[in-house]
Amino acid sequence: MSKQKKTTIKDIANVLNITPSAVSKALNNHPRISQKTRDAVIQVAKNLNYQPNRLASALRKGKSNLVGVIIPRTNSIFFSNVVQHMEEVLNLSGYNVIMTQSNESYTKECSNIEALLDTQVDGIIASLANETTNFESYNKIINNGVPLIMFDRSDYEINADYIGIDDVRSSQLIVDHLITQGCKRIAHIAGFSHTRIYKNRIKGYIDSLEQHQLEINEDLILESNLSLNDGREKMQQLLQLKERPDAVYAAGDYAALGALQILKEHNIKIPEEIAVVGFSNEPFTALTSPSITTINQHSEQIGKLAAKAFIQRMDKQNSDSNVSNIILEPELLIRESSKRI
Amino acid sequence: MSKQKKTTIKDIANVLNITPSAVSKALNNHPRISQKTRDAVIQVAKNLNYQPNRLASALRKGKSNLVGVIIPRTNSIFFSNVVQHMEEVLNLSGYNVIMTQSNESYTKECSNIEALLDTQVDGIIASLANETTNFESYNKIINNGVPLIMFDRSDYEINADYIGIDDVRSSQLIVDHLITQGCKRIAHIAGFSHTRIYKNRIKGYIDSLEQHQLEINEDLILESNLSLNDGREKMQQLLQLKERPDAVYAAGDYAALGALQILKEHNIKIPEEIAVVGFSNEPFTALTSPSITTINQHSEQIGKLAAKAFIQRMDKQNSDSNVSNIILEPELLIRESSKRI
DNA sequence: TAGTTTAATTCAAACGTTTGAACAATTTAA
DNA sequence: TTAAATTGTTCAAACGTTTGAATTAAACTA
Repeated sequence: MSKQKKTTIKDIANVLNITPSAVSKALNNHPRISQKTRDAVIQVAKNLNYQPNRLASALRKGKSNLVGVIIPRTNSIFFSNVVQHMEEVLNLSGYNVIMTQSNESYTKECSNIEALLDTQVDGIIASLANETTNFESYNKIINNGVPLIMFDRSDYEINADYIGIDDVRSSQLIVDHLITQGCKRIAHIAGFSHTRIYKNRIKGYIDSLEQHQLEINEDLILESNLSLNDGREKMQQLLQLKERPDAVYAAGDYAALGALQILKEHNIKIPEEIAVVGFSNEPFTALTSPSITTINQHSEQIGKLAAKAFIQRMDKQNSDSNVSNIILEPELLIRESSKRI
Repeated sequence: MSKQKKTTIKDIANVLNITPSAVSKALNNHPRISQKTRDAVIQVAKNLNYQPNRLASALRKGKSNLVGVIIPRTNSIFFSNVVQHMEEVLNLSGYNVIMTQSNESYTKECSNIEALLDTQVDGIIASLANETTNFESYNKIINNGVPLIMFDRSDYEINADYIGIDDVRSSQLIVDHLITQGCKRIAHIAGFSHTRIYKNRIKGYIDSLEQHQLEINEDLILESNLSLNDGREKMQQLLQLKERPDAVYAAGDYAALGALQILKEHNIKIPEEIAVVGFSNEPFTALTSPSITTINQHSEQIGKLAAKAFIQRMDKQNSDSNVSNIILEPELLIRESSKRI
């Protein structure tokens, strides 16, 4: 049962007494093939259950119709949504997706890139691992002539198209909102400042404070890997300050949740005593009590736009050179954890 | 910059004045190639930054080193963990993973299978979409001679290797535990009974009740798609019964969370008045208050075992025929939502 | 009717590997 | 010294497509 060999265009050609090249052209709607043979070929192909061999086609055409995707991890609703919608758009254009995870690890990321290039993908769509500070392998992609699209996490040193939200603006939205709610001492559990998006979030945080003539207090800014546990630790730290903050803005939802847990364990009222804001709109943020105010990063749009950016690059391999940046407007989702009035 | 053509074994051959076939053999550690040429080839390959063209190799060898994975969705920690560990093992054996999501949709699943076969994957590892009740396309995979491994969700009609946990046993663990906690009227928000795993969970639930000589009450068994919202609805329904249950076992964590929310909204004490148990160990189950008792499905193990099962099938294409079933022991994680004593 | 277009197909090479058979050169056995 | 075995390499075909050029057949001009 299992060892039947696949039918090829040659088989079809034999049946119809024409050449394989005629069959190929018929199947690819070549204009110089008569309707009669075209129909016949399609009929026979169906009868013989013909499945084109994409490898052969890819080899000959120098195009695999595969696009590699590198995301830091799948267990984040943001990334998994992005991929889902990316796939949707790419499939429509005949591309399949090879999805890989870096697990936030630099070495895993490098080996993923290696593997994808090795597999002759037509392009790569990626978001940086947290660990990554060296971008050689990304520039290698570009130098290999393989289109590269970055989303969410990227860096100025990577000369590729980019799609993401405005992180500076996100922080401003958050801090403005907190100030409106009457908060005066706003702490920030920040991501690693070597990462562009987190640097921008810090910038937005500072900008907004300055704009409202509030003091910038270094003690209130803590860098974190934004995990649940680290969120807990950083919140503990903040509680030990002589002057407690009256609001905490964590650059990630898991860290925000950690902070929330600590506050609840200390019976501190949220948001009355301390307000909490997260980032990314993970599903659980709507489900905790109190529910957590957070930022919607428009994952569907980012996924779709990244896919489209890739397709565009493929269509006009010629006039590349200057990359495009698409920056989306963030959306603040105000929930119980910060609603004082 | 971008239009440099790739170096091939032919280029290497030219440099060393040997034939491409010698180069190929050198690179593949063919025993009949001298150490001298082998070293020289490797050196030149490095110098010219040679990257083997896997498409060509795949075409010639009839093996793409790609394995297709179909999961219902990535935004479930269970599935994303499974894939992560699957990838790990497969990468070690030189395989790359093409990951696709069915989004629980039957048609999407079919088109994924189509696309994967089309891409000449060497095998497929899959878990059924909730919607799927027709397994033709899966049997088509097998009939095409492509190894198929199923995990978690499968069906008796699919004649493939299977890795999953013992669902009957899981339910028994849960119900036994609830009974130990003093519960007498245990409701079950069940998955669709046309799906094997959910059928088994229902069976385990009933078995355990019978074993303890407790009445099986049809009103207490509700089929659900196990989404958060449906969990809420089914819980509402249960609360309207003349005799309320004193425990609810939902076959999925999101549904359990929905139930939890409703109970909290009605100020019903958990677990004192009604205990709650979920299934899958989604991260949020540990984070809600009260935290939710649930089942650990051993995602890492399932991922690794599925990958290994595939590799084994590839190694001995010969003596296949009889499929293997690996059933893992579930682990009950007892948390606040069911701990009465 | 010969000459020119146009349409439909075939030819042949190419994509970059791999692989068994063939060959030559060297070594070993008898 | 000759035959046989071993070693290292080349040859040539193959994997299944695609594609521009060449060929043939048919249809139209003048």
